Amino acid sequence: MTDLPLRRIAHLDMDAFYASVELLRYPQLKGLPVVIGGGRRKVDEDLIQSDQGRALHEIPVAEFPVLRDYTGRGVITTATYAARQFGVGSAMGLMKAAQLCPQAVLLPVDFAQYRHYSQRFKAIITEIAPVMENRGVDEVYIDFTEVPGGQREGGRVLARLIQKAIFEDTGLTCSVGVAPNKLLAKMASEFNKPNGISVVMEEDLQSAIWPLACRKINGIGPKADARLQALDIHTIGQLASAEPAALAQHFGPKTGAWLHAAAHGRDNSAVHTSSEPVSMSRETTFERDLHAVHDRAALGAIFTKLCEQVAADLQRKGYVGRTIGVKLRFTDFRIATRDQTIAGYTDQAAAIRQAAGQALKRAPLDQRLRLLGVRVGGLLLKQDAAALADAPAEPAQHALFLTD
DNA sequence: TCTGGGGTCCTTTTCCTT
DNA sequence: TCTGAAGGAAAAGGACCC
Repeated sequence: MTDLPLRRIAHLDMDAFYASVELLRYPQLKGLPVVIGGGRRKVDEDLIQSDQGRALHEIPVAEFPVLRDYTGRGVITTATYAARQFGVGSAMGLMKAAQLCPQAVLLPVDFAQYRHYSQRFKAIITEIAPVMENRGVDEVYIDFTEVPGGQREGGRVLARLIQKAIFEDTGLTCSVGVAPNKLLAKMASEFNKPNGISVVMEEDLQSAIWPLACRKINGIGPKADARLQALDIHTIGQLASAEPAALAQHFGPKTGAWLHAAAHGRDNSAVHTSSEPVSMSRETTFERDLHAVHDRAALGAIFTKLCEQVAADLQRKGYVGRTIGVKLRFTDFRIATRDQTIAGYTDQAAAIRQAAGQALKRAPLDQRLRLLGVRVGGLLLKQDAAALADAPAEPAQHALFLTD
């Protein structure tokens, strides 16, 4: 016998996070079809208008903006269950959703609110279990292994404690999966939604995981799934029994090996408690498609604004970067990107605009555009970049001499 | 009638240098 | 001067995720 603790990793996923946060603010919308999306539209102002002198929960349902009155581009970010019954759902165009459910309440995406609740529930978790990895606004991985009580009932007791603490503080529910690693924990958290817990042990692999569709593996998207289907591989069990050599043949050595390991429930990646950003970007879809020549002025203004926004983001967060890129989406939805690496690190709008302009010159501009984006990569914390600049120069001049 | 925005990571291609 | 191999960095594209 050994008294080494079993590796116990939890994946925690907030239930219908955006919609649940909105219903905390607007409980009068409970049970009604509500969609969230549409971007920076007038809906914000409409709601703020009707706020005057009243608490949010006192706004009559009749005063909320509805899909029927919406015009313009945009997609649904999320929809309540009541709205889904009309056939509307995530990623659907708002104009199409308006046909299916014109009476649905349309709320703007309010990231500031979601971030606020995100920070709250994550703070509660780290008080209980400090080793936590961020996986976006509504998901985390938590390492239970060394937490007192983290082994009891395979992690179920600690998961229940965390669920309870989050609900008592925020009124929000979540689903938790606990397993030997992140890969399995992520799948487990989907087993028992909403407000559920499921515990997967190593020996449950064949019974709990192998019957699932390959698509349930985090990292197998629609493309990889289609290729697996073409090989007559539909379930994780079938993937597990596929020849590793054949997988490597079809998907390349790295992806092939990963697929094989994943199907066998193997994943030894760590729970990372911190991470540095690699790039920051801003992009926007236009109200109508624009042409580089015909709409030059409008496009130029948008381009400059995007550069200023990225620069502001960099400065606010204290980063500089040196790989500047542009992204174009054409009318037919094809995407082109062009990068330009500059000599020094920057967080200045003018320098970004200059380099992005160089990159843009190399892009095909004969077709109308529906989206333009600006990205800064190769990021470094500003203080680290400054230290780099202060350091004695690399022996680059010597190298230059020698090769002369 | 449509199809957002902000990321990460990986693979392939291209270019430059030795 | 040409040619090819090899390797690295940058560029481009694509898949995936929330």
